[in-house]
Amino acid sequence: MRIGFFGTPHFAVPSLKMLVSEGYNVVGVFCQPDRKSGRGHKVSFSPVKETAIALGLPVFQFEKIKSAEAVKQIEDLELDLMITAAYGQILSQAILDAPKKGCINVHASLLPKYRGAAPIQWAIINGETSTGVTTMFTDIGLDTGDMLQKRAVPIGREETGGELYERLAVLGADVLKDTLEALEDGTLVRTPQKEEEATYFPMLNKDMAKLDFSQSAKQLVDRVRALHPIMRCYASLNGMDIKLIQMKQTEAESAGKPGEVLVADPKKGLTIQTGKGAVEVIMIQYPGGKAMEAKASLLGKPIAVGDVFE
RNA sequence: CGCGGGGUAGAGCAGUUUGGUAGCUCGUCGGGCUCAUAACCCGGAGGUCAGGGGUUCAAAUCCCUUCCCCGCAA
Repeated sequence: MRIGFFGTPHFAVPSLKMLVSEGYNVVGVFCQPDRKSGRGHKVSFSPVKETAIALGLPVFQFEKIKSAEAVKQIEDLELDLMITAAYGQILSQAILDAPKKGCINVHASLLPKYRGAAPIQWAIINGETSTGVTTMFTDIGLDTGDMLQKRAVPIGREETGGELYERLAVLGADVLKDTLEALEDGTLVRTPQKEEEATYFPMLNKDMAKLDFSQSAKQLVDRVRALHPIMRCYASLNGMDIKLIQMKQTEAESAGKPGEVLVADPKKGLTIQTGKGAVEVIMIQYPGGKAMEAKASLLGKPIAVGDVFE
């Protein structure tokens, strides 16, 4: 069976490795073009590209996967099956029609909940206590195709988006493996998604990292851990954007307005009033500096009781 | 060559503009006080001031250079 693999970030890596180690014939790996990134604008390869090179697989990178050139390339590979996992571009019907047995996608949520590009982070932001992975036949809609297999996992109370991402990437590879076995056995069952139960959440946006202290303590803590370490949430204090990297809910010793510093003591820590309850900052990061313990930061940094994060 | 911030004791910082014996807070070690403590008092240890070169009677501080860390932007 000739398989084409479409993926770009870390999430797709375990699935690609699984395909190779299970002996599937991956004849082409498609990922997003190399982009200049990071300090100094250095060009870096995507995790999937790195993996494909290490495995000796041919890599294809198209700026527009819908272009005639890209479609022809895909058709020329005479694929039996396409597998996608966080590829990063929307596929066209012409592409989906190319492989004989269709296209299977690995999605990091329990569909039809959390359709969209960032299901892992959104699940935590919304305070979900469980999520999972769903394999599906890709259709032209956004995460709307018929579901194949699904597996749920609990979300840890303090688990970060990054940690959950890693777990679901591994789980995704495992579910994909089972899905492909069922496909070969002819036992695969297609289950249409119930539109009335569907939810959709958009791509992550930088604005999401700005904390709004009128939210509840739980919402704020969930947001900070959900976005970690992709984005570090921040709030403004005395003209500085200060990143609050890790927080936990705590008892408020006194009342204040949302964002007001209730405690700022090297021994007692840094506590901030929210719209409902209070949060204690565990890890903090100042402009130009590294992340550090909030208690340590109070030895040399000017935060006082009564200051207001906004 | 995208823009900018930073590297000083185990930790967090000041000192650099205007060169002149290395400072603060916390921790740590010892002692004291206390029913007791995250409290208080006294004392001590702990630094090649990121590395290299230069200027100078004298460099954390001025000049050149290398390395490392961080933020923004992509």
